[in-house]
Amino acid sequence: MAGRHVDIVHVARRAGVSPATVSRAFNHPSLVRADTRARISAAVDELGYIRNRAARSIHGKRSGTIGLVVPTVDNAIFSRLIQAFSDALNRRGFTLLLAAHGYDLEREKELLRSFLEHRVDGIAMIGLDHEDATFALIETRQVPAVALWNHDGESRMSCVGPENRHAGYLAAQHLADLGHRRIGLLFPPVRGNDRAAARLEGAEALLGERGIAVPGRWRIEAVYSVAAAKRACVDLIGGDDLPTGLVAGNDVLAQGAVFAATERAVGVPDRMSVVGIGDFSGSAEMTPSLTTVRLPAAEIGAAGADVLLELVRSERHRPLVRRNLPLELVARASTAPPPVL
Amino acid sequence: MAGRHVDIVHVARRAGVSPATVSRAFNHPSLVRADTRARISAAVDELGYIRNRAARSIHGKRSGTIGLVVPTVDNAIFSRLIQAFSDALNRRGFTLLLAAHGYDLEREKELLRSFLEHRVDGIAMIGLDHEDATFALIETRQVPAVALWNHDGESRMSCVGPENRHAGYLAAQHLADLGHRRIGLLFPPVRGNDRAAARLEGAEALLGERGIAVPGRWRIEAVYSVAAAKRACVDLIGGDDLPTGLVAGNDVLAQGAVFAATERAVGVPDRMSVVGIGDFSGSAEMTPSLTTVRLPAAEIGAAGADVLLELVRSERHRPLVRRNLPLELVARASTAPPPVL
DNA sequence: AACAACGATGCAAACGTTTTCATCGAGGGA
DNA sequence: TCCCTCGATGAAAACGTTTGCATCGTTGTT
Repeated sequence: MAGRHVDIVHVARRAGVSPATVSRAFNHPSLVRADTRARISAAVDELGYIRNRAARSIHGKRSGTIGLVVPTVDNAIFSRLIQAFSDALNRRGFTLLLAAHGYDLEREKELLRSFLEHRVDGIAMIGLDHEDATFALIETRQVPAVALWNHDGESRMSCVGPENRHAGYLAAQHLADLGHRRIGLLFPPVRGNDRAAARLEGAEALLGERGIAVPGRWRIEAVYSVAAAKRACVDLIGGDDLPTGLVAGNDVLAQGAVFAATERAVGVPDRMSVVGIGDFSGSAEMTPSLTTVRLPAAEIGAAGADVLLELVRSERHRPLVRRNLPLELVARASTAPPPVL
Repeated sequence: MAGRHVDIVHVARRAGVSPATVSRAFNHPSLVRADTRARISAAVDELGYIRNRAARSIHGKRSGTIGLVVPTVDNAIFSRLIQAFSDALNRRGFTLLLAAHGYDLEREKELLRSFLEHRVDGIAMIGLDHEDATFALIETRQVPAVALWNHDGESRMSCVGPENRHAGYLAAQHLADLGHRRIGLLFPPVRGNDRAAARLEGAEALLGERGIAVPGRWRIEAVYSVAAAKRACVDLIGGDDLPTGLVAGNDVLAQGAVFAATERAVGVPDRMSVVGIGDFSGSAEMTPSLTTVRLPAAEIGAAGADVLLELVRSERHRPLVRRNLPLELVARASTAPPPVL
């Protein structure tokens, strides 16, 4: 019933065995006779003993922790990924260390360092764009690592995710296929955010192929928030020189654009079509429901955990694993052919 | 340049001092001469040494980790709290261990156990309703702990949050004050969720005071998702026996209700007013903008971290701290007086 | 000049666990 | 009966740190 400072020695005394046997009962039960095991188990319960993983990991054993560094937790789509990642980890008996760097890659390196101090068994990060020092840290420590949310066949580290470039391409393609030629781009700042940069690049590639030019006044930047996106769009939508279609870098921005348009009585999709990227929760339910490119957030989290734990397991040989997850355009009510003049 | 397995002994050799001095240079710099410190620092850089916190915490030192158990990460409002909590922790040099129990309090206990194996310096959990075994674990281990998201003057453990009961009360009061008498309730399942239970109780208390009865057909249950809420509301809204006002247990449910109404051409607020609880991101920007009771998620996270770290610091005396954070009704466009008959 | 006090550092024990090696007793084959 | 093997357990070293105590050289005081 004590509880506070019981260690393996107390348990051993209580069970009338040596500490070594108690340790074995936990780690290699088959080496301990069943009735001895039972006595140990009883002693553990009576004393309220809880194993000390710090003391274990000192022997080069796994710490049983995995570190995940994200730009921000407060974001519909990352939180879905985190949830799936965390669940997959817990199922396998690992514990999640989480930190957010706020799109500051210098900070990301510091957080990684702190994870390494805790001797995490593996590291997951969002995106493939990191400081050289970050890559160096991972390589010299030889800690298993995986980049989530991005796929790139040439990547410096293992990665699990879709082609963000392709997501931008698909979104723009959808509008172009509907007949739009006057198209605007609403994107977040791309600095320190290779996902957004790749999407923008993909959208521009498609528009280039189709010979569509986007004038500067139809290129809008807004930070990640419905409110900011809505604000950023009022100018665009207030004027009468309106694009007929808008590609948004993610669904939050797209939602802001739709809300701004609705408020100004600019019909979506009658006068302007809007396509997002992400398929966040709520995008299907809003009015009009949002056309978007579905990003498989939960799959990325689950598959990312699988890949990472596989790397952790493989003692010796640590290959680079790259997993490309499929994207899908989900056509809903926010897009339609452009209005006839 | 090695990197892989450098320990404090290697650093000591390289710097020409004893391991004890290296340790002191880290933990009590004032005890080490400046030029010795410089040599050690150089050796650390050259060898790429990273301190081993597991080995530190074996001496009863802090592990530098704080555990946070939430029902789910994938939830606009918790993710804001997590973000704020994590930032506050990082600022003070602590690392966050995060786990989600999916509204299963049995599972919560297991996750707590696993955190204790990792010897977290403190524990934060959502809500005040936990298994007896959970409380027992915290009490016998004497680990600093705080409940977030709820305030209760009688609570068994320290807590930081608003009165959820009051949130429900305020929401219902707003509708009643506008003149509504025909009021519906859209709430999540309350099992294992004392926040939702308290809000429902508060709403019913106000309605009782005003002599308003809510018939069973206007009591709707929906799990936490816009889609589920929307589905749950179509029956209610399809019929012609409609309440004039609806209190939703949180903004996600409220958004679902508004979307359902809009789709069925039931004007909000002309034919039905909707009030939510939470003030999630997006609630202000949707059309119509949502009237809601603002829950200070970021403040809870930040204040919760402060309170917990304070408890961690106070070696000996560990008082019960209860912090009540204020609520505020934010009147927007989704509520109005009931239609005149 | 002798001594106290102090600052800087080293030595070695300690932390809680795991693991290697040794020991002991039982059972089996000759 | 003797020897070998095997299963169960214990003793002790090891892991990477921190820290109490000891040591040593300086400086200041009388």
